[in-house]
Amino acid sequence: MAESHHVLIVDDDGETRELLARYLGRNGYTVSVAGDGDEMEARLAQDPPVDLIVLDLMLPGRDGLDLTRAIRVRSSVPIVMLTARGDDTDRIVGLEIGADDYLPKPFNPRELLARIRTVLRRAGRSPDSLPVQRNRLRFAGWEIDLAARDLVSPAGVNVPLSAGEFDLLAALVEHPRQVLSRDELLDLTRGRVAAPFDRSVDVQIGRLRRRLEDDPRDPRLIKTVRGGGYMLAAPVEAA
Amino acid sequence: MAESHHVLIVDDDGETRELLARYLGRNGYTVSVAGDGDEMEARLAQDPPVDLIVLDLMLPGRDGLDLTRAIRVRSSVPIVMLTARGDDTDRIVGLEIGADDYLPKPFNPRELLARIRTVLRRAGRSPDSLPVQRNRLRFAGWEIDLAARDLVSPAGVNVPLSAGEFDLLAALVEHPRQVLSRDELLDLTRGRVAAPFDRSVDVQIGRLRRRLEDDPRDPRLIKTVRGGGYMLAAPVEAA
DNA sequence: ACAATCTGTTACATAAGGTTACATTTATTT
DNA sequence: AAATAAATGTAACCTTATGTAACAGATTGT
Repeated sequence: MAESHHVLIVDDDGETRELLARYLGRNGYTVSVAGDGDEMEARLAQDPPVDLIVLDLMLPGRDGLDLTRAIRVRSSVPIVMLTARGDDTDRIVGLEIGADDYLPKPFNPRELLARIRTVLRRAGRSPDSLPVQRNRLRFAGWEIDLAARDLVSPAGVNVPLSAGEFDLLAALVEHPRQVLSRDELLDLTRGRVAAPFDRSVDVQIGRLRRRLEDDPRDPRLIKTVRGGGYMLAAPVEAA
Repeated sequence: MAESHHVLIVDDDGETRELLARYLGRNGYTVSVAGDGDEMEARLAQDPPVDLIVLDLMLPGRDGLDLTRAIRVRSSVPIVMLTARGDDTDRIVGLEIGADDYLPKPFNPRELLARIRTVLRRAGRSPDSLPVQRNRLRFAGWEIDLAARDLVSPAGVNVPLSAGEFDLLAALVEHPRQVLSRDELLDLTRGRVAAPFDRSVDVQIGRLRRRLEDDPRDPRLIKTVRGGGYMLAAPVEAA
């Protein structure tokens, strides 16, 4: 894989910051974070150099537009601006003063990833980092190819999974014999945090079990840890 | 990326000129500016040659239509015309006398970028279509020649694809095992951004699957990632 | 001019994923 | 041990995303 790009996230909300940092990190980027303009400036002055900035429009003190203008005085580093939905004016102003793209909130982290890739590609910084061409793992007789997104049963049959089921299984397989909380699983699979009475993970786990377990009532592969979360019980090895 | 294209911006408003110059510059173009017809003529007479002209319709002295006619007498350089919104007549006249596209003001710079890319590609000067003699790749038994634009099935038969289908497949093959959003695919294949309820990518993917997949209902090669986009599941290697 | 092809749009069917409600299980308290 | 509380399992429902047939305008070839 080519050398990873360095992305700087500037947002005053710590949770958003952490979430994006983890999400982008998982997807091959080196990530730094800053909570305001001063932290951003400090980070920009350091090594390694920043390849792209994700900048929240609404910030305490100097806002995103101010900061963009300030950056543009001395640098052409690509900027992706996060804006409140429906505020076309700000978006256009943002682009005019030098942002390279914008993304209305709330957004899907995947979408941000796509924009970042596009902007970096257009900026011609370096060729797209090559995706992992091969990433196969084996557990309890099953074989999963994380790159091709398919799953083969011990009997050798290809088992179709929905996108959500696959993501969930991938998260478990990448952390074998480790209890993952619902929050962690949501973060790993959807890049979001849990809502108050969020049961979506439980339901998806149920659906996954129906496809993987001989007897979904007595799960051997995906175990429940009461008060903790779920875990993949089998050991995982490279295939 | 190949050598950058040279774009000439002709607008009497200095601020707009600067904004566009910076924006296009950031996005990989070499930019010159002119404030009126005379400056434009002067610039066209110089080196390096201009690959595309962004021309404001409303100009003091000779207007955009006049200038377009004058340019067309001796050159077929692509022209993108900027017009006031709602003036259909002018747009149509502009296109008739030789502009390649128009953009109503006020516009989003990103949109202008997309138009420029499309027009350049159409004009056959885009880096994408530059002199690659041979560029063959292999995936899942298939062989595709991006330069000759043909595709050979695992059985050795040449499979005819329409231009759009080929472009789409080429985009997927050039980013193997990477989820590409509908937006990215549109950008890569058509150089445009998605309209609100744009389903054209989905439809083309469907058509492509009918030609490549054994069972289009259970796609192994071109996978759907819900909420994400599509991806080529097979690894790709040079042939 | 006509036919054939291509491509985007529309409309509708299907599928996925989330939310909710309630059943069931497990833990805690009395 | 029974009662209570809390966590988990899951069916049913609803919203949204995707698949695709049918259509229409545009383009290309004859």
